[in-house]
Amino acid sequence: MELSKQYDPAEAEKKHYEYWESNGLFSPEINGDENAPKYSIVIPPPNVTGSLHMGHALQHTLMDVLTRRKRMLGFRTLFLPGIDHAGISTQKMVTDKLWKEERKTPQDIGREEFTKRVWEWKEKYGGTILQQMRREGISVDWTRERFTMEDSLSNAVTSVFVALYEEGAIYRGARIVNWCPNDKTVLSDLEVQDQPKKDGKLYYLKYPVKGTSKFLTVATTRPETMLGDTAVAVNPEDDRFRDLVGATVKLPLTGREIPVIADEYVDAEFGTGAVKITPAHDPNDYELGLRHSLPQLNVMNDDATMNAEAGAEFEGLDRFKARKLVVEKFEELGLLEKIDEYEIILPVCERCKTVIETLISEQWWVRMAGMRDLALNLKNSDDLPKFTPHNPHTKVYTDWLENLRDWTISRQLWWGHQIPAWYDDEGNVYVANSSEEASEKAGGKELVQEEDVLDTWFSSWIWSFSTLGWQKPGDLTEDMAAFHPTDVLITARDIIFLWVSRMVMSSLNFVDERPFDDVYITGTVLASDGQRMSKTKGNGVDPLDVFDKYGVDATRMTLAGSSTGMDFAWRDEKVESFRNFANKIWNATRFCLMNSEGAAVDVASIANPDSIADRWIVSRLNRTAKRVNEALEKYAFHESVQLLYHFFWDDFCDWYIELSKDEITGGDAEARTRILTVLEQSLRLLHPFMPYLTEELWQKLPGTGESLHGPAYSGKPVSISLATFPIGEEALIDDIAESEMALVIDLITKVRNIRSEMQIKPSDRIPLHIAAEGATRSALESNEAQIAKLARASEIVFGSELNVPRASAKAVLSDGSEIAVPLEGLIDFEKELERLSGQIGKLEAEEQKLRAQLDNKNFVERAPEEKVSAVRDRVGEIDVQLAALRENFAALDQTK
RNA sequence: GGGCAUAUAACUCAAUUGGUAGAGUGCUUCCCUUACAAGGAAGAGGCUGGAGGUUCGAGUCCUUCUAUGCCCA
Repeated sequence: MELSKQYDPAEAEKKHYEYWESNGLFSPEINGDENAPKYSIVIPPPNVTGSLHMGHALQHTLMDVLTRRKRMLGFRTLFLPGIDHAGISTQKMVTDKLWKEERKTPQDIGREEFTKRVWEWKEKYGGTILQQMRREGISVDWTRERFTMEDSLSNAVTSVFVALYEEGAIYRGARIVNWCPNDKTVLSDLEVQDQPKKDGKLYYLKYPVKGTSKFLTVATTRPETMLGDTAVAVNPEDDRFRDLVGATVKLPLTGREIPVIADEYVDAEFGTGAVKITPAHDPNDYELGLRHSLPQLNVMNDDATMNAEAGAEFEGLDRFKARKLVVEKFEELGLLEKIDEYEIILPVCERCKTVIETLISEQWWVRMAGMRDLALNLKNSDDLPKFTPHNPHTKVYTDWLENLRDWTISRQLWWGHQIPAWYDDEGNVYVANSSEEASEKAGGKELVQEEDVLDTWFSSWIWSFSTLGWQKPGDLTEDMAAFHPTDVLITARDIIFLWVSRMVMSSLNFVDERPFDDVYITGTVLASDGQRMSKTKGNGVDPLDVFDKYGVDATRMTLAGSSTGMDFAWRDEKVESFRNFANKIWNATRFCLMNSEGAAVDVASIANPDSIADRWIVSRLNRTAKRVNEALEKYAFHESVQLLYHFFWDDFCDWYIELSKDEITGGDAEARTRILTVLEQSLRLLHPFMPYLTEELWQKLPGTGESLHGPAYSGKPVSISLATFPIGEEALIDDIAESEMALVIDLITKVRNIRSEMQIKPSDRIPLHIAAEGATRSALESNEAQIAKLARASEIVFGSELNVPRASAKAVLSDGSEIAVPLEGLIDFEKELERLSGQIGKLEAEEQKLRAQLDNKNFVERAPEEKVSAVRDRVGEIDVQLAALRENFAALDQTK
């Protein structure tokens, strides 16, 4: 079988996903063992409107690595995919389309028709991200794909709403809220972002004090809201205004008279120390207004234009135009004291970036206190989901819970779960699971359903169990019983509050258990300039472009390999290095296949390795396997990637293939079998990270097939994803073989160093003398042929002592064994002296440091025995090497 | 304003419970050796942001300063 010289990822990616999916390899049912332990992850649902970004690719890769490993370990695994309906974004997208294509607004076509259009849109375009997820190669069970708006999940949403309402945790009320004038809906605090605006202004407005000729100057960043002022407040401790408290000011432009009040909330240092109070348009003023029973005067419409309350001159004006006009009027009246430059923080809509208006509005709320306490009570028990990295996320999470406020769940949209509340003509509310049930509750009265829908997060927060078939309190579906709580949630930092904490609360409340055992919070993938990726900056990297350019597997390795929990900057060079790695694996396999005649993968062939090189590679393989498993158990993705990379490239390719090349190409069937077997196990270890490449190659190896499947997967379609994951056998980890091989490697490297420094042509073979005793000698002797080949030696002479001409280049192995390359006629004395003195210098510097430690009585007395003896041993080693090197130096110096 | 994190080689990042710093990329030199030039071989390169402290010993722990980033208000 002949492979092409280079790996082409696109080819492998094309064929295998289809095979995996159509054969149901990723359904838990593929596992034939009834008693198998389970492993489950539900995917954080991407928006139906979304397309794959680097954050998804990162999270999905990590989840898939975990899932694939567990599947290979014989767990009954479920990695459940799905998407959410993304209320605002989707509605906006369809609204825009409607306008563009038909010049119609949603109101023009009505709610029912509009909703129909959204569903049509969803069917047509909503699958984009699902296809992109397939491209990622993630082993999700598509037969269990979920969507927050589908019937089962909608039922769950309704029943949760009803249950909360019935226990008094949901209420309706007018309060100050964040309002997006563009989307014309309320937003929760978490959907609002703070955006600094450097060129903001602070306006100083003079309000005449009634019955005097004095003025009270207030400072404000939002002059237009003065039309809704119902008081001016000062700090009670502020002497400047003490006599004005209780006075009345005449509010310019409106003629209204409003009181001057005292409240500790007022910061005497800010502005003039006097603050205008607009309870209907500012959250702080709202609270203050409640304390002082101030009227709430709403001066704006829901599109942020001024309403009739603002006065005839202003009615209908946009808030920013109104601001301009108010300032002009004040100026005309001589009431504008000054305008300062002032950096302000603008609250903007997370999605459309429109400046948020705070106003008073009637909305539905969830009272969080009860559920918050459920979640907080976990804090001191083992039931608290374990965060990785532990710090700072656990603290962020619990701190936030402690200060939790009520949640605005209604949204003024048509796309979403319509709130299951009905009104009769007297305004009485009936909350029920269906209109029939409501009607029954209302005694048959004519009812109208609440128009608002629920916040999308209201369906996401029950995602861990609604996706498993739960539809109402008490439900215990088979999937619930088998897979809930899920094992781990992997998500980004920015939705710890929006989603993670709410999931914990809802799960504790409705199914009496936490939603997941662990939470892994990924770092953020930054642009190569270290900044956050953003559309406006245009520094984003599209994972699909990266897939095209470097392959999915290389991208996955990059993401997993960068995942320490810290943020990291994206580097194309990094993917390139993993693309090269993929190519290396391809070519190593190519070599093995080119020389595979008469051989086939056979575990028995490496069960009792004989030669040092075989014992060594088997030990390295098993040690790597063990460490990779340990690393993944603690979510140390980066570490596992490093281990695999270096094992495969350094140990397997650079040394094992080279050491055994002659045997392999010479037709030694046993050697061929061994190398195939080591390769095959390596592919299995790599498979969770590089599923396409490993499947492609594994299928080609002679001797692979269903027989390598784990017992739970016997008789199932052949795939490396059902082969057992090596866990690393302790009995095959061989410290002696590893240290003996280290000597062989050390020797070859040192000879190569001599060759390189002496500028000996690669084609020139050189004689090599080795002075070694005991185990070292026998280790080196047993690898004589390999050493000769890799060091390009014409002959090797072993002895107890070196017996070579002075004109030789020499080196000392770490155990004091000496090697020499006689270079009669070739040697450049100056160069060799320089080389030797360089090595001597290095060793001397190291020894000096170590000696200083040993000279320190405190170190010798107080440090642990093994640390002290380690230093002593090392000094011993260095002494032996130094003695030899110095002797060589002196001899050579004389010769010269 | 409060909280958290980060600062290590030219760049991007690692470093188990404190034991004397590693990788990838880049760089230098050599090599198209029949798996791979997306490759092979050999190298150079770091008083771990500054200052103090604890310790026999600090990249790691403590204090403080500086810079950057994130979250909350």
